[in-house]
Amino acid sequence: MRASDRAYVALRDEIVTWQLAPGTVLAEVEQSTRLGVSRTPLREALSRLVADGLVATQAGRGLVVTEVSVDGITELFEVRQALEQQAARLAAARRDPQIFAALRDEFARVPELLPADDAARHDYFDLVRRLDEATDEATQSPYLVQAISNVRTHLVRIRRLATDKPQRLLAAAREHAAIVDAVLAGDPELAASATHLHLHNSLASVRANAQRALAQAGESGMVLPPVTRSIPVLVGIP
Amino acid sequence: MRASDRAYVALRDEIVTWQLAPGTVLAEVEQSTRLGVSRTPLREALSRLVADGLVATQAGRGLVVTEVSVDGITELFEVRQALEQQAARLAAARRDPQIFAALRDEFARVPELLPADDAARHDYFDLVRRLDEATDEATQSPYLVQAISNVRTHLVRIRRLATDKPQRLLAAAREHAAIVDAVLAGDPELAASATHLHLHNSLASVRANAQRALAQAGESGMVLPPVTRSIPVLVGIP
DNA sequence: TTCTCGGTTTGTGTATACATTTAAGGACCA
DNA sequence: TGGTCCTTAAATGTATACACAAACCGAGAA
Repeated sequence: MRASDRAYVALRDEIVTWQLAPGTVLAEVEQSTRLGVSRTPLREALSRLVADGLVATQAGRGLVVTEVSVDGITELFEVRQALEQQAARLAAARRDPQIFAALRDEFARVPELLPADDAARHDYFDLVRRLDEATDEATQSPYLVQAISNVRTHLVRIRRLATDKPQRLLAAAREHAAIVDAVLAGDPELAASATHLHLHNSLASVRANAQRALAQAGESGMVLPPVTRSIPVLVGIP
Repeated sequence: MRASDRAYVALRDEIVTWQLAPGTVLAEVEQSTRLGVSRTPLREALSRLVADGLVATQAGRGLVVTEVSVDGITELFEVRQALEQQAARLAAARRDPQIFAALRDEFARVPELLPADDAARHDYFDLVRRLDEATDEATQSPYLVQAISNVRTHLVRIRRLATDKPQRLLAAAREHAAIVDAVLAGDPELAASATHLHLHNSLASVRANAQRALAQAGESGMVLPPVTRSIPVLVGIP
């Protein structure tokens, strides 16, 4: 594996897990010595993070980790709505019925499993991840998948601001099931509407918690819930 | 201006104007000597082009200019539809009426001017550019603007495959006027529908010409229409 | 006490040298 | 004659040195 890739993955993971808090200055020499790579590959990693929008140049202070705000989250979801509704439409028109039939069966079993332990929640998040993958695959649209993946990078960081109340998890599971049903039925507009509804509720849930979480983080130096097995790194927001 | 920026702008311009044809291999030493910068800033420029999707790593051959195909154009428009419809919705909800009233008046005068000379067409394309800018501004959504700008980079390159038949230009002007009217009226769904219609027709027009243009280019070594004053670098596709 | 000027220091931008990987060509063996 | 392996060369990946710019700090003067 290339040094620049290692540096990129390391920094991105630290940013999305809030180990590198928003506002942190990323000086080249400091980070290159810390990560054990020279400045050249580190600069490549940083430029990729800038392209991702996780890092930005701040006049005078160099490169800093970008801020997270409730308004920013709302704006992000405006893009997410557009892209994921389109993905749902295309997936409904082009999906492999077998794959989505299998996913439908799995989602049907979620409600009985979900209130259970941490492992069950982990399985659920993994199921959501596989739904995302299957949808991406079904769209057969590399440009769209690329655009969605740009958005997902930010969602991973925001993910930590959402709480997983059992009530919301169950509702999210029902919403996901509705999306799968519509895609499986081959109904593009129904799939888009189901996605619209899900993301609307998801945003409402996040907004309700993010306001408080960000305020707490601001005063207490970014104390955030530890990473548990139930929160994989790459997953949507319930 | 930094050397890496100069290299990036130079390469991007050469790619979108087809001076660097799809499939061209971009070797580091070759390009760095040609552009008069050293390998370090050139590599940064290349990595930005890879992030843009104008250049891709091809196994064994290094970095090559990405291909353009009718299917690829169609996929690009699937993303463009999603993003620009959303932009139209948000702009309709948040626009400054004065700005769009002025644009409406300008678009109203286009039909009488358009069949005229090259300068008139240039004015029209500039008007479209200003509409794009006003819409971006009105959305108040940096994430959305960023995502759209990624798509526009590719549109600039595709632009050269579209012909500007007077009939299509006039139709496009009417479609743009409909979008402006809907945004000015503050009707988000009408604005989205007008955008949907415009992009549908735009894609149909491009597809009709791109098939032939790409076939010609393939056999004759990429002979493309010269850049005239009527085709600014950054503009939508009629 | 405050403002300004100059030195110092830190950091980024660029160039270049070195290391490593990979692909192509030829030779040798089956 | 075909295939495989080895050699070689070229290109990319990495490290480091140097140059330049700007921000900070201290001292002196108003």
